[in-house]
Amino acid sequence: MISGGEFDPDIATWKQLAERLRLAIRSGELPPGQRFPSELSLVQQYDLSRITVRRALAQLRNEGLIVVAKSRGTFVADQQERTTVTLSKGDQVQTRMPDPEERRRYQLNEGEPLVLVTRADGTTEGYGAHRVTLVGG
Amino acid sequence: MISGGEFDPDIATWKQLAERLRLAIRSGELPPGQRFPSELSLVQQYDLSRITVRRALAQLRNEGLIVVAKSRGTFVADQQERTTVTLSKGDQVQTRMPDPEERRRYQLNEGEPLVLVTRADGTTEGYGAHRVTLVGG
DNA sequence: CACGATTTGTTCGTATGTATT
DNA sequence: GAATACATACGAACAAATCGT
Repeated sequence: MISGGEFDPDIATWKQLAERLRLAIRSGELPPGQRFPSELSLVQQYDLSRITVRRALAQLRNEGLIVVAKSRGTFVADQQERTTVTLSKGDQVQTRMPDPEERRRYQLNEGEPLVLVTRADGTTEGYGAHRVTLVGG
Repeated sequence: MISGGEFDPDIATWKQLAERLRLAIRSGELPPGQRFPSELSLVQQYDLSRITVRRALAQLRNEGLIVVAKSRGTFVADQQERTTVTLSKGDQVQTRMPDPEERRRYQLNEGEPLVLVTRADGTTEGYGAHRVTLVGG
């Protein structure tokens, strides 16, 4: 049920909704892997437009807190599965949102930032930001 | 004038528009610092709704290619100087879009991914993804 | 297998607010 | 004050993919 209450008219509604849902996830009220409320149910529960709801969900998706699957639904992200990438001397990393070609090449989720590793030997590797942890070494 | 032509109905229009604008920036047709076409002018030029135009601009902003200044306009991003951060043994890095509090704390631009560095001693540092390069060492 | 219900993706229109020029 | 420009938010519609019956 996530909890209700009115929205502060001085703050964008989608930001407030995102914050409530974010807290519900972090508190464990919505456990990883669990089905997330559908857009329609959130629209009805909070009496908001779908635009506003989708804006909030897009934010949580970008934060890696939820995973959205077209026609299947939305789910709380499983934070456990991260690849560890070791950064050695001479390696460089830059991060940004990918363009469509990079999204295909590195199989990134919608809204997922790209982590681009350029090794000392000139080769490059790309990772989805929500699936990788960089470590020095 | 960026160049025109029709849109492929099989691909989301906002993605195609983003791609055209992206190429215009990368080719140098729209130099860094230069005023970017306003939302309205893009709406008129391509005969699209404002929603579609805004979706494309949001994508470019997330990629760090443009900077949107509220009520002032949109501009091609400057090649910003990147801070070099060295990652030593025991340091860890995770990247994602920030929540609002992280955006304030680390002074991130709208749509800019967060690079969170956790040092071996437990301290943390945050950087805007468009302004930092990580290096191993 | 077929069909309808569900759910997310995209797109249009319209309106109001706020900040800058 | 007027014009410009971005932010937010409402409604509506259709497409596409999935799922249960």
